[in-house]
Amino acid sequence: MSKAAEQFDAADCVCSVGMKLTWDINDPKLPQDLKQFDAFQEWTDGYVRYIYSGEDKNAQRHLSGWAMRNTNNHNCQILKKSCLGVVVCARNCTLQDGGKLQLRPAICDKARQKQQKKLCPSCNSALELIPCRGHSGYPVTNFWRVDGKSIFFQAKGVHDHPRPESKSETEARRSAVKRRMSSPHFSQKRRLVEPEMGRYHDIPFPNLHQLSCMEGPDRFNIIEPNFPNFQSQPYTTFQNTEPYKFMYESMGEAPTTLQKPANPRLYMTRPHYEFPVSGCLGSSSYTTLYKDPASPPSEAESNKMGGGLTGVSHSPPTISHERNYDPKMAGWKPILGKAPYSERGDYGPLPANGNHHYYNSEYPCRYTGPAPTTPTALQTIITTTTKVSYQPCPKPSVVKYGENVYDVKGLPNCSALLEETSPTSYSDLKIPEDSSVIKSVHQDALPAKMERAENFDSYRYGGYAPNSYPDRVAHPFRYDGEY
DNA sequence: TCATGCGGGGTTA
DNA sequence: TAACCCCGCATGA
Repeated sequence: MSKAAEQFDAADCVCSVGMKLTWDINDPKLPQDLKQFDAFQEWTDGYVRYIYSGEDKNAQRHLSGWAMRNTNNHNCQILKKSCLGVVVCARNCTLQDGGKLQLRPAICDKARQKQQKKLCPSCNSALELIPCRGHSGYPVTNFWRVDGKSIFFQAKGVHDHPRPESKSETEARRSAVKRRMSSPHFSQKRRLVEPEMGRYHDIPFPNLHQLSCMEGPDRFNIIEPNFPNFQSQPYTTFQNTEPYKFMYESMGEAPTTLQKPANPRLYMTRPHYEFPVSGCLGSSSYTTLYKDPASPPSEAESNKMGGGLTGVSHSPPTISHERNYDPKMAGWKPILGKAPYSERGDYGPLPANGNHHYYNSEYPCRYTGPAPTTPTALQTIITTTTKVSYQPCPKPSVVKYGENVYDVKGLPNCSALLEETSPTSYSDLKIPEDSSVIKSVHQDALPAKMERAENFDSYRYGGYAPNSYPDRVAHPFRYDGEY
């Protein structure tokens, strides 16, 4: 096997162990005695399956970057979790660094309700929970099952919202806040600024540091400055910590690098969804919604977006549940006139016909991430385009490895991998014929999600040349990687 | 205080 | 009946 092929094999996002094999979390018999396991995936998305080692701590804890809460499926064997979505600024304001507030929803219901009463650290408006409806109008679900020495993971649905903070980020932030709160330095500052607290609302453009220092513990608790998880900086939340450094420093916390690069994200000129070519592209192959880095928001746009640190208005915080933001503003556009939601229970499952609150015909997804404004955003561009089709998985034209995409002609395809790694002890295991992997993906994905493509000629995979939207459409398969 | 897992129970197709 | 979801409770960090 060539070096390239070895790397290809090693890439868990290309042909994960879980996706090489055909199994379902509900199968009475799952693959056994696996010699190879998937590396833990923090940011799974799409209809994917992984098989982790039973000794994998993250898998044991059923961790996920997404905020997943336990959902009862009345099956003790299988742990089911559903995605809570993401907490954002109700005004969709832009943070100082151009990012958006994307907090991790608290898992605990009560904590989440409290969380939603807090205010945006940037513009002081309310926070809003965007529920996940990536699975037929229901939250994306993750299934965990321990079987033998393996931990089986299966995800259903494609997250239709930005990533929240990862758990580690949230924990780090909380501990940083605690440290900050208990530090003598903070107490001293607090004493100094407390007499000024009454003037808070007169401060034209409070930044996080000011808020943190001026508002005391309670306020701190309310604000909990977010470490933005920029869609514009996919999968590198902390790769470039400089923009957020002040936040950490204001809390006595050095920038962390807690979030390991998980899934590469792809830039889009227009937000749209991709389905993972499971087994071939794996969970890393989807994208949420990224605007083209080449088209950052104009000054006017930034201001229109609700201010943020550079343009906070003094009008009282307003929560518009009827908002109908212009998509061009990287905003939100509910299709239905109905208030989008407030919390789980305020909305019912959406019909699968795509009347998603945040969908519209032009933007298949309800969330349009902020246009990247930092140069670093350009560093994580992935130049791939893979068109979704029912082509067999074993012979993908393009696979993604890391942040690059490779034409795998000449490389071992999934079939070869299967042949090499198929367990013998799992007699019931079905080896994909015409890519059961893909089949399984679409069996799951299509019924509910076809509507997303209604006005978006097709689901496309992969990234593109960052500055060339026509390219992205015209060349769905392209070799853009380089060894 | 909150994350996590379990389990009862309601709703819908 | 199955497959969803919501909710409350217990537990542990």
